[in-house]
Amino acid sequence: MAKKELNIEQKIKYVQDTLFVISGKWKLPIMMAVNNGNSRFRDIQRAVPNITTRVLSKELKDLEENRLLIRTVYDSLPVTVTYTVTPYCKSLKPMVDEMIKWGENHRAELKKAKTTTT
Amino acid sequence: MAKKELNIEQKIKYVQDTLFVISGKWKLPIMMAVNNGNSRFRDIQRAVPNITTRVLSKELKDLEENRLLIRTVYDSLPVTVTYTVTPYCKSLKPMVDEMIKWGENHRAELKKAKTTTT
DNA sequence: CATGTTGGTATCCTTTAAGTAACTGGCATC
DNA sequence: GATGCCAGTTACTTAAAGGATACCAACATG
Repeated sequence: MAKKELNIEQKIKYVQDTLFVISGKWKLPIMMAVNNGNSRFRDIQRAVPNITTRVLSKELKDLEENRLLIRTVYDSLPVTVTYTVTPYCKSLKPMVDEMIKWGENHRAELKKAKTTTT
Repeated sequence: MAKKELNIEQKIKYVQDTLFVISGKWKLPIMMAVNNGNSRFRDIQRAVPNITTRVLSKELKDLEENRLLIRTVYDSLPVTVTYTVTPYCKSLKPMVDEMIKWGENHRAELKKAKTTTT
């Protein structure tokens, strides 16, 4: 089967859909932290620099609603709550990897720009 | 040479850097439209559905400052202004391609979710 | 019995993104 | 001479994101 060729309007639409889900400072960092093995609320908070409890709490709910994370409550004493990534969340990996690459390169570009005195 | 292995904090930092540059509804769509051959202000506006002149104007300035677009003024009568993407802008392509793919798949996921009655 | 940890809420506030609408000057067309 | 195109600008408003701080119950540790 041949690759579908999308036109520019469709591409823009899909990119905007993606942006709608991942945009903002925190969603991807949170998913990365959870994926990296941080499953408890306070662990995630420690893994994501500078996030406040209020924002983390809100974002976790958002991500759960979007089926990107799963929240599990264990009725141990005291109750423990864990967050894990869904397979769907893992489907973001190729994109995130590209973002890491680009961000890394971007830092280098900024340095170059400074010294080059455009 | 071996791949550098980045730790989670570094990865998060780079992703946040990238998000800082591309976040928001409009920057990527604008770059995609320009890259697709729309170089005049009104052409870009027509190619990016629902964007207003005010927002387009602001975003174009932002993108120019970040070396992602080049603005050229021709002193013809009346003056014409064109925008073109920089090579640096083109370096975003792998990431954007992944975003298109993910957005396309996401629509399908949402449909599935509706019918599956979780 | 004071302090710390856990998983959060509740309030309040500031900042940023984005939208609405009107308007500009210069030229070209009807 | 009214209308329209081009490339925007200006002023105002609203909505959303994010941040600061305090607090809660339940337990555990010193």
